[in-house]
Order: sequence, then structure tokens, then C-alpha cells
Amino acid sequence: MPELPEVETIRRDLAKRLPGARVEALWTSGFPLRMNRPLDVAGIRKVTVGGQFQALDRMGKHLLLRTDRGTVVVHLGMSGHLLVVPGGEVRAPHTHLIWTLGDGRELRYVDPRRFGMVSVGDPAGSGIEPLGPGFDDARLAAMLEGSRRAIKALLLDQSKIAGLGNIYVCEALFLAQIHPSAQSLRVTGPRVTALRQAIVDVLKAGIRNRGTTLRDYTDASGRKGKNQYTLHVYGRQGEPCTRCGAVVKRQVDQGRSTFLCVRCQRR
DNA sequence: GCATTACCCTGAAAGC
DNA sequence: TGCTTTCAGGGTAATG
Repeated sequence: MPELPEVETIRRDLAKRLPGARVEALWTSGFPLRMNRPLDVAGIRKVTVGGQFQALDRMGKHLLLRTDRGTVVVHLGMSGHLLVVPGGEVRAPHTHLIWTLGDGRELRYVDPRRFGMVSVGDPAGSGIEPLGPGFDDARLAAMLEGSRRAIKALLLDQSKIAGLGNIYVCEALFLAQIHPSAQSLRVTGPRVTALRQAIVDVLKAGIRNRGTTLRDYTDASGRKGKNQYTLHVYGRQGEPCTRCGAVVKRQVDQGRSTFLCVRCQRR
């Protein structure tokens, strides 16, 4: 499931390959994407076809494809892929958008589960970028001190911090030795610093390893990431904790799997 | 403001 | 073995 490091890996791939490319045509499957909403095909066509790709940006888990006519926003959901392929390659099942480029290549959006989203215009209301300059101890502390919510729920809230998903939140809480159910306002002082550092560390490691592939994720060339081999708790229930040797536990919070070491992460 | 729940969807895995 | 059922996941929205 693409989170910040996976989206950033794709952004960097595309940034090497798309800028300067002209868009000649757009094909769509006609299927609706997230929440059964129809695609704004006319809008997407207007800002791409006949135009030229420019910069590739990212906001949280959103990928921004800039052209000289506007911006297409892609959220990969659970199973979305953005791929650059040679023209004429066999169309994979669940391909929903194909931009034909002037040099013969194609940019394709493939999404089996259709939890993703492709739209036009910059996304609004995103939280702070955890790898940006504004994410410091004071900012995180202010976010935590006013909230009685469980720390895990708060970290997953995209309107607070943009880009964290289930995998990297579980890993960051493990590194900072904080229980996922701990109330946010009880995380103070040196634990705030530890948490901020852990968030930055797990995201940077994820990018360095070109993303975590548990099932679906691949980069813009269809290659899997390597970060899954470095995880401490996520998906490791029943296995020994890498720090203390206790058994890693799985629990369900707000309908989401949570992985933790109950010995290292005390309430 | 926050928790809970349902929903969207497919394919892998588990169950029979 | 082959069929059926269950489950995973992020974001959104309705409800309490």
C-alpha cells in the first residue's frame, strides 16, 4: 500500500522520465475509481492532451503531475500503479488510464481494487510534510498536547501529518518505544523528540530502500521495493522482537492491524 | 472533537 | 482438487 516513501520513489522515477514529454492522447477504461466516483475525463484531458509534462511534485501520498496546462493529482489508494512503458505493450488487467506520449512511450494508471483517485487541481487541506522543514519537535509537541486520541490514530490522520500510513506508523512507534494506544497528550518531552526522529528515520529508510512491497506496490518500472526486509514489527506477528526477543503481537485498532512489541512499547 | 462503523474492490489465503 | 468464504487496506461519510 503506497505511503509517503513509495509515492516519493515513484515521483523520483517519473521526474527522470516525464518532464519534456508531450502528451498526444488519453485513453480511459470508463470505470469509476474511489468510492465509485466517475473520473473527470474531460478535466484530465484538458490539462494533459496537447500539453507537455513539467515538474513532478508530491504532497503527502498525493502525486502531482504538472503540465504546461495544469496539474493532475494521483492518489494510488491501495493497489494503484503508475507505469511508464513502451507503446503497444500488452495492456495489464485493470488499466484505467493511458497517456500516449509523443516519443512513443505510454504513462499508464493501473489499479485492480480501484481505491485510488485521479483528479485535476492541487489537493487542499493536507497536514504537515514530515520530511519538510516545518516538522520539528515544537510542532509535533503542539499537535500531541491538545489531543486525547490514541497516538496511532493521530499519526494516521492525513490532515495532521501527510503521508504516514499503517506500516510506517507501526514502525515509528516501535522505534520510539511508544504504545499505539497511548493517549497523544501523554507523549511529552524526550518522547516527542524520539517519535519525531523515528518518523523521519523510517520514512528516509523507506525511500532509501525504494519502498515496501508486501503485495502490490511497484515503482514506475514495475520493480518491487526492498524495505519489507527491514521491518521490525509490521507483518511480523508471532516472530521475535528484534530488540528484546519477546513475541511481536498483532491487534486491531479502528479496524486496522497494529503490530507492536508489548514489552518494548509499554502503555 | 472524536470514536465507530460501513462502504468501495479484487485477489490471495483460508476453510470446507 | 476445486469451490466458497473471509479478509486486507486508505479515505470518506454517516451516525452516535
